[in-house]
Amino acid sequence: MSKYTVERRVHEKDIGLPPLPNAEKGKVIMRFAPNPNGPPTLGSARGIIINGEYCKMYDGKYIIRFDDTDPKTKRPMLEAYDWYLEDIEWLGYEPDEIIYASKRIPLYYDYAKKLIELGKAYACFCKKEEFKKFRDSGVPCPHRDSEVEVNLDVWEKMLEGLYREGEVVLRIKTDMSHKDPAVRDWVAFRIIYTPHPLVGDAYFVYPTLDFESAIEDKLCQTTHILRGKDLRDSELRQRYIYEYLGWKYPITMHWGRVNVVEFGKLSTSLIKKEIESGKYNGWDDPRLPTIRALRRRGITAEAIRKFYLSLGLSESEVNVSLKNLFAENRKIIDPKANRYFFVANPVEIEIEGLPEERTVEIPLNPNSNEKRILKGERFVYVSLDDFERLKGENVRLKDFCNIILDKKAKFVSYELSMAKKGKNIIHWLPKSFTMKCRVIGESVFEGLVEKGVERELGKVVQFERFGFCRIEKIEEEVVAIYTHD
RNA sequence: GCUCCGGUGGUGUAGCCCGGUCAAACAUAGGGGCCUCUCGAGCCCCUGCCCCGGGUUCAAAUCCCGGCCGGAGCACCA
Repeated sequence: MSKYTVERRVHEKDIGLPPLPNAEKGKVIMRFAPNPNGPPTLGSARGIIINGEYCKMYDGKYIIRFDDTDPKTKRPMLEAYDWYLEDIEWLGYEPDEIIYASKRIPLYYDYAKKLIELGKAYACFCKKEEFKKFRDSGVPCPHRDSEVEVNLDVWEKMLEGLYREGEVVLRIKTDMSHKDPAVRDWVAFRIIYTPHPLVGDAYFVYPTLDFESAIEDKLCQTTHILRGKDLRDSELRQRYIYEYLGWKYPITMHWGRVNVVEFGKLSTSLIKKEIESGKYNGWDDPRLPTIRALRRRGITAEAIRKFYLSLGLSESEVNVSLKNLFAENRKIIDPKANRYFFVANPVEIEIEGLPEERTVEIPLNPNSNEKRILKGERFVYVSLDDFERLKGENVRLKDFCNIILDKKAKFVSYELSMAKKGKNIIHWLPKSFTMKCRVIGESVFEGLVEKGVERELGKVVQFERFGFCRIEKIEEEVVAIYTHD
């Protein structure tokens, strides 16, 4: 496996991820911890890729942990668990372990009890708004000083279901005068009677993310936590637990907020709403920034990977354009994508004076010797755009002949030299060799395509002078998803 | 309001910790040229940046202070 080491080194240099602090080869343990309340998005991909890449780089252990401990406000979707696993694999990473927090709830109860016994956690009956006042003013609430026995008793009763939702919570004792209000006596457990999509009504006392995550990171012996800046304060909160239990907190790094200009601020819950309202046709609607939508469009995993590696671990918040992703993708697909003629909004023309029908051979791809064959015949289609723009002018039907463009076009010659180099060369289709084709992008294009695309099902091709598209369906008509130009 | 974190060409990233080699590099975008029977690719050239103000220093993108701007946290969300 020494070859592997060499490859990695080259790889590392290539992508330029900085070395991880305190990382030892073979001893790194990292995790990506999503809540599966929808499929992974372009945003989730950053966590998947950065963590996954470092694990590869250091021969580390990669854990996927579903932080699914709120069946109500951030309700997980049953299908989304597998969607995550699928997309992670598609992006090129193999998890070494998969953890479902909702299946490990009793584990968290043990630590809760321990913390109560240590006097570091207490049952609090304050209403939300009441506690907010205490927190904002830095004053301890009346329950903070309850005896350990009382807290234990209330905790037991919570677990027995003797309280209503919202009546009582378990808080971690931190420091009510901590200068950052966000860390003051935070909630570790609350009561939720809504059944959980994965574990049903097995539990109704659920840990908050901060508690669950703190415990899990210890149990999994996570060495490095890499996540978005939005979870920065989690560290401050969780460190209290680590201190009380005598644990060592992992090394953390945080990246800034990513705003993809073309998508704006589309949260998973907002997308869900817009799918329900019918604005989008599903989670893989090509207009959406989900990984499955991008895949359907023909964006490669490699492009997404490079896109995020180029962002690195900067803590500044960024406004990036999809153009960068597309540029990466184009570099990858361009050498491989076969070329075809797609004529949008076809206009039929007749070439008057055509001396003979000719078979024209066109390279399938600029870098290959393989050819596709079109018949140069009297009746052909050109796109409405070209027709209107160039009507009356001398144009060349690419690889076929020169004509004066019109409904009744005049044949000029076959000579390439007659065409102005690089100018007025348009694509076309013989009337006898077409299939209907619909291209779905920002808008829908109806047109005709070469019959030869039949061999490209599932692949990304380039419709010359139009753009890259992924051939999704071939039935009576071809359905293609627009990738980018 | 309180707390934390950022601010390098149009957009990102590197450099900042350990001041000089940075009159600042790379990518992308934009402009121009070459090549090509694609509005794609490739090749070449060009445009363009250290938020502001003080301070420390022989020397500051880099250290200190103060502003300004942006973002995040302050949920019984993750």
